Amino acid sequence: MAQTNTSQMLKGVLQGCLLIILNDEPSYGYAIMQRLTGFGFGDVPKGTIYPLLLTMERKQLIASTMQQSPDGPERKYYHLTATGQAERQSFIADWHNLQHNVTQVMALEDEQND
Amino acid sequence: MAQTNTSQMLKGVLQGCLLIILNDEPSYGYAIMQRLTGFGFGDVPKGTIYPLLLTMERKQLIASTMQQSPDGPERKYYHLTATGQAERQSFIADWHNLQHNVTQVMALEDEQND
DNA sequence: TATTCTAGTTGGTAAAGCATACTAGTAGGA
DNA sequence: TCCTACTAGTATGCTTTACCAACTAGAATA
Repeated sequence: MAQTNTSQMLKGVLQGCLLIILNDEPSYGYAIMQRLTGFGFGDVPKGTIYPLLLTMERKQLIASTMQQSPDGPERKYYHLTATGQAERQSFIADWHNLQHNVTQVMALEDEQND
Repeated sequence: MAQTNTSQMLKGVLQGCLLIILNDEPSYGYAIMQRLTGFGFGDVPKGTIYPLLLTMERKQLIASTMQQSPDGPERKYYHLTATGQAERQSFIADWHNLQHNVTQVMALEDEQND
């Protein structure tokens, strides 16, 4: 990914995606990064995902518990709080709204024939 | 609109939308704001749209010509440059890509039944 | 012991939306 | 004539957020 055009469009969206992913299943930073890659987001750098998780924890959207790892240091497993649940639903609504608006603008592209 | 959640998600998207709108028809700041409102984006503040247009002009994505107005000061009409055309197509591709990825994440919401 | 992989933290930068304040032209009412 | 309101745009600074770079640390292996 890195300093592309898309990285600006990610703003706000990334946090929302983390809320959905962690709602599906509690997880830790390293694994979340790989999961995002699997969803089509290039290789989201750790300098993006770890600080974002910290910020979200401070905002009390998510909470964490430390757990042993079979191969390395302890892992910080995050799960959604009640506030996080609400924020997640709010994000879904906001995304659908944005998607709708942009789609309308994009429609200008297709009516070039008149 | 103002300091909501959506204002972060607008980043990068707004410029792309302006490129599409100005490609459809050259226009000026004030009218563009009203057109965006019509597309569902709340009332995009002038503190957002005017500086953005200036930045895009400096990046040479758009160019301008002054024209008389029937009711007020002169209007600055913007139109796309060749660079702007390329950037517009690049935005469309990036948006489709982002849309696809987020849709995949959102799919986690619907498989909660198992 | 040194290296490598895993896991996370801290500090700083750049981009972009937004608010605020300012400059100006036109028009209408007191 | 003066004041207000509407239109149109510029300049400056704030805040949020993705990203980078540098650092700390545990566990495993050579």
